[in-house]
Amino acid sequence: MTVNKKAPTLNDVAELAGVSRATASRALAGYGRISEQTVEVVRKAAQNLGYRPNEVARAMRAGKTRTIGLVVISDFTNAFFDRATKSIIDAAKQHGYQTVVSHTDENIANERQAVQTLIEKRVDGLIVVPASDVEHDHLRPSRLGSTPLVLIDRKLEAVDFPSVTTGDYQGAIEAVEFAHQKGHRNMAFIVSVPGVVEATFDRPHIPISTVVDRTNGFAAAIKQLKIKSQMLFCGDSQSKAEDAVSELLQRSDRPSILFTSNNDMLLAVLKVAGVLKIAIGKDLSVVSFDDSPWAAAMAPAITVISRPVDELGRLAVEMLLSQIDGGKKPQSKVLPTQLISRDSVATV
Amino acid sequence: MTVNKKAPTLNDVAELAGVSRATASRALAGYGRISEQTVEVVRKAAQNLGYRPNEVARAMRAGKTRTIGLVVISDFTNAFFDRATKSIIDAAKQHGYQTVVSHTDENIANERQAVQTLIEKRVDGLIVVPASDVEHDHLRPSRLGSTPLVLIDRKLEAVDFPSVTTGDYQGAIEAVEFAHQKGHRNMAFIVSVPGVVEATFDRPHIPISTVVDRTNGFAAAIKQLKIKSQMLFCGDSQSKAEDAVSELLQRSDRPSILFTSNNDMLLAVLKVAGVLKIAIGKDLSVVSFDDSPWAAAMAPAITVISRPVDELGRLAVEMLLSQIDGGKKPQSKVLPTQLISRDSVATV
DNA sequence: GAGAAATGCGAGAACGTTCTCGCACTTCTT
DNA sequence: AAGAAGTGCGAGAACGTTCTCGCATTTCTC
Repeated sequence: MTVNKKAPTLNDVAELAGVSRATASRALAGYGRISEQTVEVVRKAAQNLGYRPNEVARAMRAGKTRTIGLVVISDFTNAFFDRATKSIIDAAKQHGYQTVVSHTDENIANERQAVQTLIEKRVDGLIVVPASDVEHDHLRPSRLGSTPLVLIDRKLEAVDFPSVTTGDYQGAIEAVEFAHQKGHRNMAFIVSVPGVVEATFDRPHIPISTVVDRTNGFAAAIKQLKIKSQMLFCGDSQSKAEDAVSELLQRSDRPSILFTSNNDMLLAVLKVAGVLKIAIGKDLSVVSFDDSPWAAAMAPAITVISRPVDELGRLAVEMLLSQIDGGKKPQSKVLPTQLISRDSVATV
Repeated sequence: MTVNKKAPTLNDVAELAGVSRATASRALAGYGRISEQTVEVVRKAAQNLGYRPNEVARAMRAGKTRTIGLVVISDFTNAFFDRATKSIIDAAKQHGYQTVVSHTDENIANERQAVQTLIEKRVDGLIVVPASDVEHDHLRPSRLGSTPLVLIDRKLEAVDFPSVTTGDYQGAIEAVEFAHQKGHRNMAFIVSVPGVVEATFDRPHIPISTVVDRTNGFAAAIKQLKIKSQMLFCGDSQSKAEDAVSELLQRSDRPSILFTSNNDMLLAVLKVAGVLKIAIGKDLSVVSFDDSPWAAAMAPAITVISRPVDELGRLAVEMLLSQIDGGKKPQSKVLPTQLISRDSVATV
């Protein structure tokens, strides 16, 4: 049992092979002029020593770390960002890049610190889900230096970064129209907004462009169809959301269909409906943003506005790498949503 | 709009401050002997230039990257590993470490490559969910060099690494006993085993210690209670699992309760039950390994064997860091599971 | 067979830090 | 007042790689 005090370096390999460091480097990397024999000797030496190139030194020399940073929230209920995370990590790996992940929990201070740390780690690029559309001084070009950045899921009007987002405005419209066709004339939208403490019907400031799009789309469709509707804005507190939904569902003029802005809200609705013995898909219809395995497998299966999360992640990586390699700033992209009709919307 | 061609280095700061590089370093890091004035001057200079220390150079010099590698699978249905991932990333950050994440998708080749890459990146330590208990040559000490490693969720008998796992043997026993108390006398265990192609009642080789524990615990409890039982082993194919479960549920002597080894299988059961119009919590009882937000919110809410995933992640990080810092190998730890009784188990 | 071209390799610099020395200068001690 | 101790700082090495030069030596060309 040998204690590996030190990892062998290229110098050790060169020494064992009886050549210079430069030659050893050429032999292993296979670039410059070098004889077949020498390559073989060096390769053997490296093999014997169990030599592994030191990527840190390489990064230092090259000025590139072959690493990207991901600043994201993590959501087990939605799984949207977890799936985006996976697709980003995998796409990056495909291109020879590793990914350092940081979670913000929708907190600006965390986001600031994460970006800072990743820049110090000299990641070659950054993919960020910005927590707020008002606080983003840490994303100013002067802060980022030359590190390229791609926004996902949410765009920031004030700063000029390429982004990959989804067409949630249109998605909301389609969902409302679908419900209208099914005969629904009294709808409500349960919207999750970070920062809201007490659930309310008064529209608060919404710091997330995606949610803004959804509410605007909903409102536009409602206006067009001239039907009855409400928007209920809930915060992080699951229990308060449930209380508010419960109150809404016990009114005499309760909506026949509820849209939820994410799966957390969907779960709140499901739970309340369970308690109130309201049968989803019969007494009450539901449509949620974002698909998930359990929404599809439940009885009744939930109708959702699905978003192409894998493609979103893959595209973000490609846009980032094109900036890293080429330098030219790519065009922002908006991916279409898709309404997946299942069993949670009744015909009335 | 200035184009930041190059990030400013410590040399630039020193120059602007009119001191040597060494002094600038001392001023910013605050270690050796240095006057208050100089510190102030240097700090100002750094501020003006927007200087950010280069962690790559620092890592090179120090021989430490303040980075750990995580090799894990990602599972949106279970969310178990996604939650473990988050808790690891967050715990690491708390200790000043960043985390590079790699996904294996339960594939040994991916695992091998991920470990390799991370070692070349010179991570200070590795946390791994090993895909297989038979193939792990890439985890031999000679391959790892001096990089410490902690296993999570699954242990490997053949190699001597500290691990953090959960007491699933005991967990399975408790669940079976609970069902027995509720009057159930005919039970089945739906087990997900990577690599199995056709669902079968014949026990295949199970490459994951956690699943071995669960099946052994189940079998032991059944033997003790002397009741009727079956184990159905399913593979990756969701549809085949559903077919097998469907067949099982349509038998005349069908089990009154189904245990599922993870949430994927739970979903399969839920889906089949929905199709067959079998009411969960009444006509059929269900208990699943691993809790999730949706299992808790569904109607009926699902009874689960919950595992302390956050603690598992946090502990793994602590065990890893203690090896990185101290060098002494920590004791493996087994965390207790907890049965959370909800509405999916009927009294018969 | 002699100059030209090609080939193989080593020396050494560079990437941006940190840290050990040692030098100069100041402040103490008696 | 003179040696001792203390203080502030700069020079330079080191971490492990890659890559540019330039120098031998070999092989080609006519």
